[in-house]
Amino acid sequence: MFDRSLLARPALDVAPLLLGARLISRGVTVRLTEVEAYLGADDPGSHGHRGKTARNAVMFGPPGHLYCYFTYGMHTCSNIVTGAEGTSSGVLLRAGEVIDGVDIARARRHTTKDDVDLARGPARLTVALGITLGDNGHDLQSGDIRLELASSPSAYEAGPRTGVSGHGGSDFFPWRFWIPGDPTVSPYRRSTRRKA
DNA sequence: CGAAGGATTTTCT
DNA sequence: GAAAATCCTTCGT
Repeated sequence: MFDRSLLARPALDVAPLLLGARLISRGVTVRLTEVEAYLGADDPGSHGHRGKTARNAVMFGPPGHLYCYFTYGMHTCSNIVTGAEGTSSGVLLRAGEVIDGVDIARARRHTTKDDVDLARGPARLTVALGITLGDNGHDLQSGDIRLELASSPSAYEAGPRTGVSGHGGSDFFPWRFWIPGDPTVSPYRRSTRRKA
């Protein structure tokens, strides 16, 4: 359980709160180590930038829900909806550490050799938790998938966003947050490939 | 350890 | 018709 009003704030304020939080889904528990904020209307890289569509409608809804979308023809990514109802802000779950149900997570991702890679990456994390497109709009306060905020805030660092091509070149903001020193995060920082 | 390219379907212009 | 909030394999150093 968590305080929904905490998530009703802008994504940039909420993102640090989610670091260290736990996501419990169908036998697997993940501790979030890396997230990324999407602001919506003011954010060229956000799905909500061009207005409400059938796909992103959930992001315009109340906070504390799950927004899942399909991308690159083969992957599903998960977000936590933040901000007041009517705004399209959300936080993409970029990486996490599987702290319970490792066997189940490993079974879902049989191509993985290393346990540290089980939930390192948005699509990987989604698979490890057994989340599918059918879970779009799921309320994280009830049902199979639940969110638990950390009892105390975690230390974090912020940096530029990666993997987004629509940044226009000039305005670049540190919208990416991670827990420093965590093994599920550091490889990302070094070998991040940005599209030219 | 780091860099590069292919896979493959939904969504919006 | 083009692009996409990515992942995995293979090649090179």
